[in-house]
Amino acid sequence: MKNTQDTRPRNLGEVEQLVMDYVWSHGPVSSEACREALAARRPMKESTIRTVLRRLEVKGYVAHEVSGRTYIYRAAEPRQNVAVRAVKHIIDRFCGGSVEELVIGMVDNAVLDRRQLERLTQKIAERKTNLRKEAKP
Amino acid sequence: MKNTQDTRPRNLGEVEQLVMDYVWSHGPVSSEACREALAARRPMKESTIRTVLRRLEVKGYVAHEVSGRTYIYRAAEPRQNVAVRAVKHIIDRFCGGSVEELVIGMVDNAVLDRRQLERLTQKIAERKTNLRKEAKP
DNA sequence: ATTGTAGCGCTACATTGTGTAACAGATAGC
DNA sequence: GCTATCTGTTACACAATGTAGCGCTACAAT
Repeated sequence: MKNTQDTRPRNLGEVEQLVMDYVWSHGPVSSEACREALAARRPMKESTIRTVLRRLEVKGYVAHEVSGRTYIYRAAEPRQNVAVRAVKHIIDRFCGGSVEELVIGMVDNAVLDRRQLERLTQKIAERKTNLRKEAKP
Repeated sequence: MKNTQDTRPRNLGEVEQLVMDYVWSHGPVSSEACREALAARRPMKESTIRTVLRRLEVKGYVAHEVSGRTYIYRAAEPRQNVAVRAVKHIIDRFCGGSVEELVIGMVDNAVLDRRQLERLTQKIAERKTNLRKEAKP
């Protein structure tokens, strides 16, 4: 079957990112609502925001449903999923798939500090338990 | 001081990525050597590969030294550092800086399986010890 | 010294992605 | 039917990227 999602996780442009952030934060929105909300940070004409949203839909970031004659856009995926996919992509490209190496690198580069590491280790431990339970090989 | 590195971690294009992969894998190379090495996968004229390398240098991915009248390009940073920066960027953009959430997401999305988690936990433990020793406030 | 040649800088051009937006067609309420 | 809203379509400018030609310079061979 053909991938709906483009294999190439295109990066979002500045405005696209802005819009996505809003859609992710606040639930489903109309283009107008979105425009008004972002007006302070980024004034846009009506057509502009709509174009952006339509493009985001093509890219698979949002989906819309029709309410009356208005399009209501909602995020197609939660923020986190996108983040994970992006990271996965990076891992494949740069680390030959080795997650450990990446995390080690993050530790060495002080992206992860000791406090974070501790909480992380703990959370991972929890998840490990869960995984063990669900035992899904 | 002013950042040499552009704050915006531009994505590499297809060819740029290809070239970087080669430079990262094999050490320092001349443009010609690089061109020949990639010729099978991607035939390029001499000027083309040189333009790519020059742009990569502007972006800070490679640096060159002069050997005779030939430019020898080497990676400015190891692959891993770039990966880490990229991930850091993603974390900032999508996760509000929370690394834990991201990793949890990776676990949930089966990007990380149990085996990896175990090795990861272990490696992290080692690093934690190191960090403790070096105690760098 | 003259000339060939390898390698570099500069410039160019087509394609694509993104930001921005106008204009036209449809539709619901007055 | 008229008007205010929405949407679909189309356009255009600007930057990034892939691709490459041209000309200049320095070293090598004759």
